[in-house]
Amino acid sequence: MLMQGQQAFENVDLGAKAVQGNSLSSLFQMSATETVEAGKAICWEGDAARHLFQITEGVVRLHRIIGDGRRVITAFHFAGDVVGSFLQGDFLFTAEAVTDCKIRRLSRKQFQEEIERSELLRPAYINLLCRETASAHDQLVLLSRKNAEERLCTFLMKLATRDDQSLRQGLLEVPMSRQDIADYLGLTIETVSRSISKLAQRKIVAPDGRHNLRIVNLARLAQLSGNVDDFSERTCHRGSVH
Amino acid sequence: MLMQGQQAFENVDLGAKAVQGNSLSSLFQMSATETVEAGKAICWEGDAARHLFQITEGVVRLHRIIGDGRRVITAFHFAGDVVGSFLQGDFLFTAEAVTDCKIRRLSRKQFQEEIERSELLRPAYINLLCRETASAHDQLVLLSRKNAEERLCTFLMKLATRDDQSLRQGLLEVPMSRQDIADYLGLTIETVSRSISKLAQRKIVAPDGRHNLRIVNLARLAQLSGNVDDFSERTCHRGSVH
DNA sequence: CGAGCGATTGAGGATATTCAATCGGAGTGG
DNA sequence: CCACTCCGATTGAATATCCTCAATCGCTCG
Repeated sequence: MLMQGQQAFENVDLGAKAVQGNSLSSLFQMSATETVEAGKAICWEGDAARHLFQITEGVVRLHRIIGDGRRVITAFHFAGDVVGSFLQGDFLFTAEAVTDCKIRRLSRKQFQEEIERSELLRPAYINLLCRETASAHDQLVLLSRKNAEERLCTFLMKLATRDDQSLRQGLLEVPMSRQDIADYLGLTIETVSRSISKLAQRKIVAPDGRHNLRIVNLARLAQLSGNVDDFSERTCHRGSVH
Repeated sequence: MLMQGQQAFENVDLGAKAVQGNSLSSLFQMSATETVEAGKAICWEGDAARHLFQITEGVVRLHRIIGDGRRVITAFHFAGDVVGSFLQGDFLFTAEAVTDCKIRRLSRKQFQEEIERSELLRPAYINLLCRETASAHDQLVLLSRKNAEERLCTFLMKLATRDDQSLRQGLLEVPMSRQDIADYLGLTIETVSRSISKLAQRKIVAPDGRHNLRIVNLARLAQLSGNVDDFSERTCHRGSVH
């Protein structure tokens, strides 16, 4: 119903990704692979958006700074994702590598020409834009009406149900820092930390270093995310396209 | 820079709207006009999204219900706006008339065919999708990091700078209820009410009935919105396209 | 082994929520 | 025309959640 969580973090819907993501990927194949060290920026908010990027390896965060320096992370992106698809003039965010990354670059001009030319790429692109918007709306719901625990559980569920590799035998990799998570969820670092601790006390997750979490009770985590029937059947036997 | 507020409420950027909005409008010209009474629904979250709508007259709210009945309004739409552009399968929101409305309906199938056919409509559509995503991101920033006053001021500024008619001689029409505003801003009705009262005390606005506000000090309102340089030059002499 | 830094934990405080009472305009009936 | 009712909006008091400030922990890396 809600489709929440189905596209984790902006556009990671494997069902669709397998089709569209890959077809858009073909555009970037020709480009050279660049290496971006963890913490380094890929582009800056306010600059002319002359390029799009595809992430080949690693994790990227998009953020905006408001007024006095408050930071908002609007999205995380993972291997396979295209960054900047919805830009028209300037970059509306700063993109930074969370982990060491490999990326490919494509000029927006060329991207648009190719999209306009190919009857195959066009629907893939439109599909991507639609999923980005839908995901942004999911995040609106989270920020608007969920409490700290629900936010964190939603976040962890999305990470855990990305069918990359990320969840091997219940062990979830969380590459981003607590501060990143906080700025993504509209909380403070302390509240994130406390929420994780409480989940650990209740034996729903078990932290293992800063960047790993053992998901002990996935079903409970899904319940606590406040996403009703999402993360239930839907995400368990996915692959089916609606 | 930030482009926040430039497209008020999802896609109301008159600069672009004059161009793209109108060209997409042509698609709906053939459809019969339907009348929707204030408060009535136009479509329901979860239903198959077989149609798109264009609003000819009136104001529409889009909302989602989460879990126990918390409501989130993800967008308001006004005359000229297209509703449902980014849907792929089911409706991700319930759309309801805030005021008495006139709408036109178009099947998604036909919409997609026309878009695919016309080299003029396609960029207009893509442009719309991009602006919807950008607007959603503005709203993410608001919900993530702004306090009650900043949220309200941002909302009022967006209303006031829609170059519809809405602001005649400093008198701003606010067609939606306090509850609608609260659910859009991620606040409670009481907090919205109190925030308005405080702005009134400080002589920044002057309420005139439930649905009208005299904007006494627009510049101050802009400052308080927390959108830095937005709503400044940008929104004052708009019409220029970047 | 020590330094540094991210993360955790605790105490106190601020902002927004909740609960409750009152206000006041719009619509209705006498 | 006025009183009455209804319902959305306003206002107040108490509470809760999250934030801020501060101390400590404990990896990670030199």
